[in-house]
Amino acid sequence: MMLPTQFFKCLSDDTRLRCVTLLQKEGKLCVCELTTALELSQPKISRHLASLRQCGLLLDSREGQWVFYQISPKLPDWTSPLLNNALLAVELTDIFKADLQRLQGMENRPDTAICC
Amino acid sequence: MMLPTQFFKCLSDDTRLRCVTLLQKEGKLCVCELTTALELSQPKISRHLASLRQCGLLLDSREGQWVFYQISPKLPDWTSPLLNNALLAVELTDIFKADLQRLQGMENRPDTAICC
DNA sequence: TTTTAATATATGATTATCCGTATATTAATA
DNA sequence: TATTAATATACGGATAATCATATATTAAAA
Repeated sequence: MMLPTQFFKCLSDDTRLRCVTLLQKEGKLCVCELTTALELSQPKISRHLASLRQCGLLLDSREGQWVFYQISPKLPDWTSPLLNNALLAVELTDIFKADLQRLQGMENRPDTAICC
Repeated sequence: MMLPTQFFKCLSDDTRLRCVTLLQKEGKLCVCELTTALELSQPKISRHLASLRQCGLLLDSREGQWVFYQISPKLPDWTSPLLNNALLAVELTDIFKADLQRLQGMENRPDTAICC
Protein backbone atom coordinates (compact mmCIF):
# COMPACT_ATOMS: atom_id res chain seq x y z
CA MET A 1 0.00 0.00 0.00
CA MET A 2 1.19 3.46 -0.91
CA LEU A 3 2.15 5.73 1.99
CA PRO A 4 2.42 9.53 1.76
CA THR A 5 6.20 9.60 2.33
CA GLN A 6 6.72 6.94 -0.31
CA PHE A 7 4.52 8.87 -2.71
CA PHE A 8 6.54 12.05 -2.22
CA LYS A 9 9.81 10.16 -2.59
CA CYS A 10 8.61 9.05 -6.02
CA LEU A 11 8.28 12.70 -7.03
CA SER A 12 11.50 13.85 -5.36
CA ASP A 13 13.80 12.97 -8.25
CA ASP A 14 13.91 14.99 -11.47
CA THR A 15 13.75 12.05 -13.82
CA ARG A 16 10.86 10.45 -11.99
CA LEU A 17 8.88 13.68 -11.65
CA ARG A 18 9.28 14.41 -15.36
CA CYS A 19 8.09 10.89 -16.27
CA VAL A 20 5.13 10.95 -13.91
CA THR A 21 3.89 14.40 -14.92
CA LEU A 22 4.32 13.62 -18.61
CA LEU A 23 2.29 10.44 -18.11
CA GLN A 24 -0.26 12.40 -16.10
CA LYS A 25 -0.59 14.78 -19.04
CA GLU A 26 -0.47 12.28 -21.91
CA GLY A 27 -2.12 9.24 -20.39
CA LYS A 28 0.07 6.45 -21.73
CA LEU A 29 3.60 6.48 -23.12
CA CYS A 30 6.17 3.86 -24.02
CA VAL A 31 9.74 3.83 -22.80
CA CYS A 32 11.19 5.11 -26.06
CA GLU A 33 8.80 8.07 -26.05
CA LEU A 34 9.93 9.00 -22.55
CA THR A 35 13.56 8.47 -23.50
CA THR A 36 13.15 10.83 -26.44
CA ALA A 37 11.14 13.43 -24.55
CA LEU A 38 13.53 13.59 -21.60
CA GLU A 39 16.71 13.14 -23.65
CA LEU A 40 18.11 10.63 -21.18
CA SER A 41 19.64 7.18 -21.56
CA GLN A 42 17.30 4.23 -21.93
CA PRO A 43 18.65 2.34 -18.88
CA LYS A 44 18.20 5.40 -16.72
CA ILE A 45 14.58 5.84 -17.79
CA SER A 46 13.86 2.10 -17.42
CA ARG A 47 15.39 1.99 -13.97
CA HIS A 48 13.23 4.84 -12.69
CA LEU A 49 10.11 3.46 -14.36
CA ALA A 50 10.78 0.11 -12.69
CA SER A 51 11.00 1.73 -9.27
CA LEU A 52 7.77 3.64 -9.88
CA ARG A 53 6.08 0.43 -11.00
CA GLN A 54 7.38 -1.52 -8.02
CA CYS A 55 5.92 0.93 -5.53
CA GLY A 56 2.58 0.94 -7.33
CA LEU A 57 2.57 4.43 -8.79
CA LEU A 58 2.79 3.28 -12.40
CA LEU A 59 1.24 0.41 -14.31
CA ASP A 60 2.96 -1.18 -17.30
CA SER A 61 1.48 -3.08 -20.22
CA ARG A 62 3.32 -4.67 -23.09
CA GLU A 63 2.00 -4.13 -26.61
CA GLY A 64 4.18 -6.00 -29.06
CA GLN A 65 7.71 -4.76 -28.79
CA TRP A 66 6.71 -1.72 -26.74
CA VAL A 67 6.04 -1.41 -23.04
CA PHE A 68 3.59 1.33 -22.16
CA TYR A 69 3.41 3.02 -18.79
CA GLN A 70 0.56 4.93 -17.20
CA ILE A 71 -0.41 6.26 -13.78
CA SER A 72 -1.91 3.31 -11.92
CA PRO A 73 -5.71 3.43 -11.63
CA LYS A 74 -5.47 1.57 -8.32
CA LEU A 75 -3.89 4.38 -6.32
CA PRO A 76 -5.60 5.52 -3.12
CA ASP A 77 -7.95 8.48 -3.41
CA TRP A 78 -5.70 10.96 -1.63
CA THR A 79 -3.11 10.70 -4.40
CA SER A 80 -5.34 12.08 -7.13
CA PRO A 81 -5.47 15.76 -6.07
CA LEU A 82 -1.77 15.62 -5.26
CA LEU A 83 -0.95 14.35 -8.74
CA ASN A 84 -3.16 17.00 -10.30
CA ASN A 85 -1.51 19.78 -8.33
CA ALA A 86 1.93 18.37 -9.04
CA LEU A 87 1.16 18.59 -12.74
CA LEU A 88 -0.08 22.17 -12.39
CA ALA A 89 3.16 23.08 -10.64
CA VAL A 90 5.44 21.28 -13.08
CA GLU A 91 3.67 22.62 -16.16
CA LEU A 92 5.02 26.04 -15.26
CA THR A 93 8.64 24.90 -15.63
CA ASP A 94 10.74 25.26 -18.77
CA ILE A 95 11.99 21.70 -18.43
CA PHE A 96 8.48 20.29 -18.66
CA LYS A 97 7.58 22.50 -21.61
CA ALA A 98 10.68 21.29 -23.45
CA ASP A 99 9.90 17.64 -22.62
CA LEU A 100 6.40 18.00 -24.00
CA GLN A 101 7.65 19.72 -27.12
CA ARG A 102 10.20 17.01 -27.85
CA LEU A 103 7.51 14.38 -27.33
CA GLN A 104 5.13 16.08 -29.72
CA GLY A 105 7.86 16.56 -32.29
CA MET A 106 8.96 12.92 -32.11
CA GLU A 107 8.76 10.93 -35.33
CA ASN A 108 7.57 7.32 -35.62
CA ARG A 109 5.75 7.27 -32.33
CA PRO A 110 4.34 3.77 -31.69
CA ASP A 111 0.74 4.91 -31.17
CA THR A 112 0.57 6.68 -34.51
CA ALA A 113 2.58 3.94 -36.25
CA ILE A 114 0.02 1.31 -35.23
CA CYS A 115 -2.90 3.01 -36.97
CA CYS A 116 -1.05 3.21 -40.34
CA MET B 1 13.78 29.59 -5.20
CA MET B 2 11.81 26.45 -4.44
CA LEU B 3 11.62 23.85 -7.21
CA PRO B 4 9.01 21.06 -7.37
CA THR B 5 11.53 18.24 -6.87
CA GLN B 6 13.04 20.01 -3.90
CA PHE B 7 9.58 20.56 -2.45
CA PHE B 8 8.73 16.86 -2.74
CA LYS B 9 12.08 15.88 -1.26
CA CYS B 10 11.14 17.90 1.82
CA LEU B 11 8.03 15.76 2.25
CA SER B 12 9.73 12.45 1.40
CA ASP B 13 11.03 11.77 4.91
CA ASP B 14 8.77 10.69 7.77
CA THR B 15 10.12 13.11 10.32
CA ARG B 16 9.93 16.06 7.96
CA LEU B 17 6.44 15.22 6.70
CA ARG B 18 5.17 14.88 10.27
CA CYS B 19 6.67 18.25 11.22
CA VAL B 20 5.39 20.05 8.15
CA THR B 21 1.85 18.70 8.35
CA LEU B 22 1.65 19.36 12.08
CA LEU B 23 2.77 22.95 11.44
CA GLN B 24 0.29 23.18 8.58
CA LYS B 25 -2.42 22.13 11.01
CA GLU B 26 -1.36 24.12 14.08
CA GLY B 27 0.17 27.21 12.53
CA LYS B 28 3.22 27.71 14.74
CA LEU B 29 5.07 25.33 17.03
CA CYS B 30 8.35 25.41 18.91
CA VAL B 31 11.00 22.72 18.76
CA CYS B 32 10.11 21.21 22.11
CA GLU B 33 6.47 20.87 21.09
CA LEU B 34 7.47 19.01 17.96
CA THR B 35 9.93 16.88 19.92
CA THR B 36 7.17 15.90 22.34
CA ALA B 37 4.53 15.33 19.66
CA LEU B 38 6.76 13.15 17.49
CA GLU B 39 8.56 11.43 20.39
CA LEU B 40 11.93 11.87 18.71
CA SER B 41 15.27 13.19 19.91
CA GLN B 42 15.79 16.95 19.96
CA PRO B 43 18.84 16.90 17.65
CA LYS B 44 16.96 14.83 15.12
CA ILE B 45 14.03 17.26 15.08
CA SER B 46 16.33 20.29 14.97
CA ARG B 47 18.37 18.87 12.13
CA HIS B 48 15.29 18.28 9.97
CA LEU B 49 13.81 21.67 10.84
CA ALA B 50 17.10 23.29 9.84
CA SER B 51 17.03 21.60 6.44
CA LEU B 52 13.42 22.69 5.90
CA ARG B 53 14.33 26.23 6.88
CA GLN B 54 17.39 26.27 4.63
CA CYS B 55 15.38 25.32 1.56
CA GLY B 56 12.74 27.94 2.36
CA LEU B 57 9.82 25.73 3.33
CA LEU B 58 9.80 26.81 6.96
CA LEU B 59 10.34 30.12 8.70
CA ASP B 60 11.76 30.35 12.20
CA SER B 61 11.36 33.06 14.82
CA ARG B 62 12.90 33.21 18.25
CA GLU B 63 10.72 34.20 21.18
CA GLY B 64 12.76 34.22 24.33
CA GLN B 65 14.22 30.81 24.91
CA TRP B 66 11.96 29.19 22.33
CA VAL B 67 12.32 29.01 18.58
CA PHE B 68 9.03 28.77 16.73
CA TYR B 69 8.63 27.32 13.26
CA GLN B 70 5.87 27.86 10.74
CA ILE B 71 5.22 27.23 7.06
CA SER B 72 6.89 30.08 5.21
CA PRO B 73 4.47 32.69 3.88
CA LYS B 74 6.86 33.41 1.00
CA LEU B 75 6.40 30.10 -0.79
CA PRO B 76 5.38 30.15 -4.46
CA ASP B 77 1.66 29.84 -5.19
CA TRP B 78 1.82 26.32 -6.56
CA THR B 79 2.91 24.97 -3.16
CA SER B 80 -0.27 25.94 -1.34
CA PRO B 81 -2.69 23.39 -2.83
CA LEU B 82 0.00 20.73 -2.57
CA LEU B 83 0.47 21.43 1.12
CA ASN B 84 -3.28 21.37 1.70
CA ASN B 85 -3.67 18.05 -0.07
CA ALA B 86 -0.65 16.65 1.74
CA LEU B 87 -2.32 17.49 5.04
CA LEU B 88 -5.58 15.87 3.93
CA ALA B 89 -3.67 12.71 3.05
CA VAL B 90 -1.60 12.62 6.23
CA GLU B 91 -4.54 13.35 8.51
CA LEU B 92 -5.87 9.91 7.62
CA THR B 93 -2.85 8.15 9.10
CA ASP B 94 -2.61 6.79 12.64
CA ILE B 95 0.83 8.30 13.07
CA PHE B 96 -0.49 11.81 12.50
CA LYS B 97 -3.44 11.29 14.81
CA ALA B 98 -1.09 10.13 17.56
CA ASP B 99 1.25 13.09 16.97
CA LEU B 100 -1.64 15.53 17.30
CA GLN B 101 -2.92 13.82 20.41
CA ARG B 102 0.46 13.95 22.13
CA LEU B 103 0.76 17.61 21.21
CA GLN B 104 -2.63 18.45 22.63
CA GLY B 105 -1.92 16.47 25.77
CA MET B 106 1.44 18.16 26.34
CA GLU B 107 1.86 20.05 29.60
CA ASN B 108 3.62 23.41 29.98
CA ARG B 109 3.39 24.36 26.34
CA PRO B 110 5.19 27.67 25.79
CA ASP B 111 2.20 29.42 24.23
CA THR B 112 -0.02 28.74 27.22
CA ALA B 113 2.81 29.35 29.68
CA ILE B 114 3.30 32.88 28.33
CA CYS B 115 -0.24 34.01 29.12
CA CYS B 116 -0.01 32.93 32.79
C1' DT C 1 16.71 -18.93 -37.84
C1' DT C 2 19.48 -14.85 -37.75
C1' DT C 3 19.08 -10.14 -36.93
C1' DT C 4 17.27 -5.99 -35.15
C1' DA C 5 14.59 -2.88 -32.06
C1' DA C 6 12.77 -2.12 -27.56
C1' DT C 7 13.26 -2.84 -22.91
C1' DA C 8 15.14 -4.68 -18.51
C1' DT C 9 18.57 -5.78 -15.30
C1' DA C 10 23.31 -6.52 -13.17
C1' DT C 11 27.62 -4.51 -11.52
C1' DG C 12 30.58 -1.51 -9.25
C1' DA C 13 31.60 3.18 -8.05
C1' DT C 14 30.20 7.56 -6.34
C1' DT C 15 27.52 10.45 -3.74
C1' DA C 16 23.76 11.69 -0.71
C1' DT C 17 20.98 10.87 3.27
C1' DC C 18 20.14 9.78 7.89
C1' DC C 19 21.31 8.81 12.50
C1' DG C 20 23.24 8.74 17.45
C1' DT C 21 26.22 10.96 20.29
C1' DA C 22 28.68 14.70 21.99
C1' DT C 23 29.17 19.48 22.34
C1' DA C 24 28.25 24.41 21.40
C1' DT C 25 25.17 28.35 21.65
C1' DT C 26 21.58 31.30 23.40
C1' DA C 27 18.56 33.24 26.76
C1' DA C 28 16.48 33.14 31.15
C1' DT C 29 16.92 32.54 36.08
C1' DA C 30 18.98 31.97 40.65
C1' DT D 1 28.08 35.26 37.58
C1' DA D 2 26.79 30.35 37.75
C1' DT D 3 23.27 27.40 36.35
C1' DT D 4 19.58 25.58 33.76
C1' DA D 5 16.46 25.00 29.70
C1' DA D 6 15.93 25.24 24.83
C1' DT D 7 18.01 24.82 20.60
C1' DA D 8 21.71 24.19 17.09
C1' DT D 9 25.59 22.12 15.13
C1' DA D 10 29.76 19.00 14.45
C1' DC D 11 31.48 14.42 13.76
C1' DG D 12 31.79 9.77 12.19
C1' DG D 13 29.50 5.80 10.65
C1' DA D 14 25.89 3.27 8.35
C1' DT D 15 22.64 2.89 4.78
C1' DA D 16 20.42 4.22 0.59
C1' DA D 17 20.20 6.53 -3.97
C1' DT D 18 21.95 7.38 -8.27
C1' DC D 19 24.63 6.70 -12.23
C1' DA D 20 27.32 4.92 -16.43
C1' DT D 21 28.39 0.96 -18.61
C1' DA D 22 27.77 -3.57 -20.08
C1' DT D 23 24.78 -7.31 -20.87
C1' DA D 24 20.42 -9.97 -20.86
C1' DT D 25 15.65 -10.53 -22.40
C1' DT D 26 11.70 -10.20 -25.40
C1' DA D 27 9.26 -9.75 -29.65
C1' DA D 28 9.15 -8.67 -34.38
C1' DA D 29 11.08 -8.85 -38.93
C1' DA D 30 14.16 -10.46 -42.52
